[in-house]
Amino acid sequence: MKMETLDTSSLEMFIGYNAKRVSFVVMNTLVNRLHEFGLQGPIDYSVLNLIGHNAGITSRQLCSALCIYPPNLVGIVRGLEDRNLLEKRQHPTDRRAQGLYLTQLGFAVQADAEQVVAEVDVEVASALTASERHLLNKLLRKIWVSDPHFQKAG
Amino acid sequence: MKMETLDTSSLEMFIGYNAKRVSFVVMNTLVNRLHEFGLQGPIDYSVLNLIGHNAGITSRQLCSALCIYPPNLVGIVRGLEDRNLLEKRQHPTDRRAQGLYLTQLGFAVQADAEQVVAEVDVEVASALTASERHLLNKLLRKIWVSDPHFQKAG
DNA sequence: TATTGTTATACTCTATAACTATA
DNA sequence: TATAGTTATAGAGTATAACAATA
Repeated sequence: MKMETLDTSSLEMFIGYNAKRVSFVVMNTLVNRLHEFGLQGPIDYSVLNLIGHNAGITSRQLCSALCIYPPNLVGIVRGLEDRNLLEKRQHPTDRRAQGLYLTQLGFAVQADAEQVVAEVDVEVASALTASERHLLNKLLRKIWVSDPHFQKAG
Repeated sequence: MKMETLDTSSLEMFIGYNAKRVSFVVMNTLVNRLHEFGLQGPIDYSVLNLIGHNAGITSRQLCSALCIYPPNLVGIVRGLEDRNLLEKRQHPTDRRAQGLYLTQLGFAVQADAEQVVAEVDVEVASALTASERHLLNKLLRKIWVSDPHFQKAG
């Protein structure tokens, strides 16, 4: 097995490269671990999470918050609805929109999945102390919050 | 425009969510900025970078270092070869493999692109001080280096 | 005139199986 | 028997245009 050391130093100095690799590791792990809940992956979970914490949220708001295009959310919401994890109700003021709500089953799955997601987060970052993890989150958040494209997500 | 504040706090506490969003911002920015060099995106650049710093590297080594499957690298390498940025040469010891080398043009493009990539990195993280950026890179790197799946990449 | 949710569709990215030539 | 590079292809993710209903 060829094991010559490569020089990757001029990639590892970039936040983009390092963030992408961390994202890759976490997302792959989550896809595996969320499977037991019938969730396809991190996006399914994020949708459940946001609806759970924001009862009556609309599809459009989910799209803004998760940086995905409306047509791509349709199938995700339909899948969760088919599995009886969420339901659509009439929006109180806007008849175009629909409020999204978790079902009882949806709340249960969300709570269980949240445990696993939290576990994975600690597990994947096991090389870091708790305070390092918090610091890391603070630094990362500073970056995407300051992004000029992020002004619409409410 | 509906601008009610959403509760996203229980997503923002996760490294996966924050790393994904930062990755999203940086990658999108890079796609735009690398276009002027005829590079399709960050992967094209990473390939140029690694070949530039590791003359004679093989496709297989690139795949390990960048976490991509061999079939998906074929088109990328061919594209860069067609644009006269790299060339394949006979491997010194293994007749199955091919060593990859930058052309003179490849070196020039790599150097110019590296400037832009470095600029984007600072630009995107403008909310952070230089020492915060270094710390962020250190913390992120600690995570993906400790990933059990990362043992093969040389 | 603009926005919500939707369909249809194209495009890209990612992943698997299988082949050849070498080791 | 295993590996490097490749082809073909399947599958998942991402993006755009256009429409009906409503604001």
